[in-house]
Amino acid sequence: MTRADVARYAGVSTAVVSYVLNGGPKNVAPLTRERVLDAVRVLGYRPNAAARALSMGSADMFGLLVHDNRSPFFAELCHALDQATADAGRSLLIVNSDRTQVPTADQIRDLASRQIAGLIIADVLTSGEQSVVHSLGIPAVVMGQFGETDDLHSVGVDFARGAREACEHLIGHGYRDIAFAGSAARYDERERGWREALSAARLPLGPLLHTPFGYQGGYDAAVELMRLPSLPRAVLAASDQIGIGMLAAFGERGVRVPDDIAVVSFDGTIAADFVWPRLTTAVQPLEQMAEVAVQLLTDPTASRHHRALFTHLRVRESCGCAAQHG
Amino acid sequence: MTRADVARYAGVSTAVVSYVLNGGPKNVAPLTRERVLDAVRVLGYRPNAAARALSMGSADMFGLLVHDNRSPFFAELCHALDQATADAGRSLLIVNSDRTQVPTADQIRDLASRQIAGLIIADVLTSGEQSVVHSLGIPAVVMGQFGETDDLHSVGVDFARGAREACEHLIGHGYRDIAFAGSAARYDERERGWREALSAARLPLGPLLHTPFGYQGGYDAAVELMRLPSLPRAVLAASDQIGIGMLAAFGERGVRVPDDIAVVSFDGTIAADFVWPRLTTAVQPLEQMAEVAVQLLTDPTASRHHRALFTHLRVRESCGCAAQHG
DNA sequence: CTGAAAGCGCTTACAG
DNA sequence: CTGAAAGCGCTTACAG
Repeated sequence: MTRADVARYAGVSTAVVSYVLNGGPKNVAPLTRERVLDAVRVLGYRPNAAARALSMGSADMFGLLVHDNRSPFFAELCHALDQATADAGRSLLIVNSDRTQVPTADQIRDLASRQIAGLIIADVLTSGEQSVVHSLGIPAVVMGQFGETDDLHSVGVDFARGAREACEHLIGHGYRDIAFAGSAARYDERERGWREALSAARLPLGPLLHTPFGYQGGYDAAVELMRLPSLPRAVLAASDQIGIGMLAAFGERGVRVPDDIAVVSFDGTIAADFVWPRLTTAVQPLEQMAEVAVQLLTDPTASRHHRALFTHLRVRESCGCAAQHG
Repeated sequence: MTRADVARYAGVSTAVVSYVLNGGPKNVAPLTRERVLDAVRVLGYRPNAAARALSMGSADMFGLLVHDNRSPFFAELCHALDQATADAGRSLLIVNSDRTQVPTADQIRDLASRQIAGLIIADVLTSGEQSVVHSLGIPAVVMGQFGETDDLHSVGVDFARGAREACEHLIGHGYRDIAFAGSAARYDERERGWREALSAARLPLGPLLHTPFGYQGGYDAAVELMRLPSLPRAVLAASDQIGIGMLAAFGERGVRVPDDIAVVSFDGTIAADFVWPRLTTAVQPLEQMAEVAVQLLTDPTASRHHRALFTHLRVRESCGCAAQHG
């Protein structure tokens, strides 16, 4: 049941049991090691993580602060992070920050009091909350944001480039009136990519819609678009959820996609493949992002610059490309 | 920084600090309590959860074993559980069981070694895995299954009743050829509800499709349906994901919903409201289920019977009812 | 290569 | 009502 039992069974001290179980900090004679391992097996011993955490001053857990784990992109991010942390022998303490009654700073402090070894932030933090993270001295990595965050680690995607590619694809279809639907919360790099692609093609800016992320935001944005004197020929949505919400609104009013208006979105979530028409979307490499995040948290020597990975455009039917099954 | 610091600052022993912070097991004089609380405030003290867990033999965390947190229903369940556990002053350790390399039994043991105070199982366990849970002696509650599980707590929904209501609604539309698409993994109570509703209405059983849960399963089932000599007039899907996958397949082949075939599904996830046509669906009361689960885990005297809550049918357009905005 | 022992920061019987 | 002290199960300098 405890390390002492294993030690007794193997006829060694508890220190030796620790040495073999942790692979250090001291060497153990091969035969002794075998005896210990046998004892562990026979007794079905599992170390008490709380004791270890107390002794080490840090638990084998990462905290994940996410605004709302239900939105598909973040649900997939949680999943990828769960895999990556488990691969690193750690657990994930997930906390949603969308409860209005509880200040996020308190949630961060609570996580810290649980001795997490690192904090993954899939959310946007106020500067006050960021300084809490700093003051607590927890290694932290920000995921999915647009660039450097203070001097925390960060990993994301080249949003501008991804959006540019998506927009160029739309331009390649011959569309000239291309709208953008994204969030106004902060300056959106995707919006910049859209602008760049259009101006590079000497095309005028299409309608610009600022709307919340999420299905409803997309729905509302599409309604907005349909109120315009003339419907743009295509729209770039800043997230799959916005894209799906738009599809719903268009479907409801009998506007055909991609015939009346083409749609391309961003994220590459699973759901984008199971709407009709299927969404062409800029896929974020989630597994890779998760691995980088965990590795940054694990490696104390990692330098603190922003890591931007590349999206790749997954072409399906919503942009007007011919149906491709699968 | 530690309890000793607080004690020194307040001029009391560490025991007293514990008494006031934990509200027991001993009383503390009002003035002393105030001094301690002040010290805590001034010093910004937060108890070390690892030390507490070691001392108490149990951490203030619940483990959540879920097959795949990405599927919308389970994503929403995770979210509800996060709220409910946080309300109870606890944290949630989420573990996905869908990694083929790692035996679920090991994941359960790992959770146990982290001293979780209880285990929430949103997954189907083999009997071997169940006996692991038993042998570890962790309080556990099974969520979303069809009935009693061994002698663990369980909370779910009256699936048969929910499906019956959904099917009756379809019958109320005058449809007589009603299919069912659900999983064959185990006997599905929803399938039973479908059978019951049809036989109560003296209607013949429509096509019965066994398909995996998830979008792809729905897509495949719909393709299957369209291969039949004649398309059934309506279909009851065992989950929103199946329903959405069917919508995609129907949309792709130009089959109109609800005109050619009506669809009703199960779960009441957010996405069901943002497809076109919007899905009529039997909504599971997730928040309530989560609260019950946490309460069962928190109350050692709770009796071990299955709690079945009721779904309610959310009527939208996919069944053929007139469009109702919002 | 191995062991005796201190220490991590809590909780809680046991005295007073 | 308050305090001194043992104990929870680990880790790891320190001796040998």
